[in-house]
Amino acid sequence: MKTESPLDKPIYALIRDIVRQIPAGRVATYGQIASIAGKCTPRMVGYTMSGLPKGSDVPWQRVVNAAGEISPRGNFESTLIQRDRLEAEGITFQEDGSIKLDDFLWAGPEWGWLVEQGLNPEI
DNA sequence: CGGCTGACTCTGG
DNA sequence: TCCAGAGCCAGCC
Repeated sequence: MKTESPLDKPIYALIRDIVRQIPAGRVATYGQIASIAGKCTPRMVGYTMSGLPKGSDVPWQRVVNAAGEISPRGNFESTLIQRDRLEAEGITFQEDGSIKLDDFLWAGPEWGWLVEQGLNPEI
């Protein structure tokens, strides 16, 4: 049989593929990515982001927490870089330092893409 | 094969 | 409205 199941490769690879679908000028939340991936937790997404190699082609800066804020982490510099990149893409921050998700939240990948990946489009 | 390590989210008081 | 606690999974030594 074919082996196109997303489970065929490491879950981290799948998560990275999904993040790559996020267009510039939009953001997605950890929970949203987890939901798209299927059986996956928001933490897993965060773990994946932390493990990305420097210079990765994955637009990790477009992934924020459920409050629309840049999640705190050990490397403060990367936090600043993240905000800088997002502003460069046209995303604006409110006074409290969060992003207005009503305006910038990604609608999710297209139905066809999900099917290609062997994911459940109903999400 | 056991243990360690990570960039989250939700619920209740 | 704010804070604390619980749930949770894969990779890599």
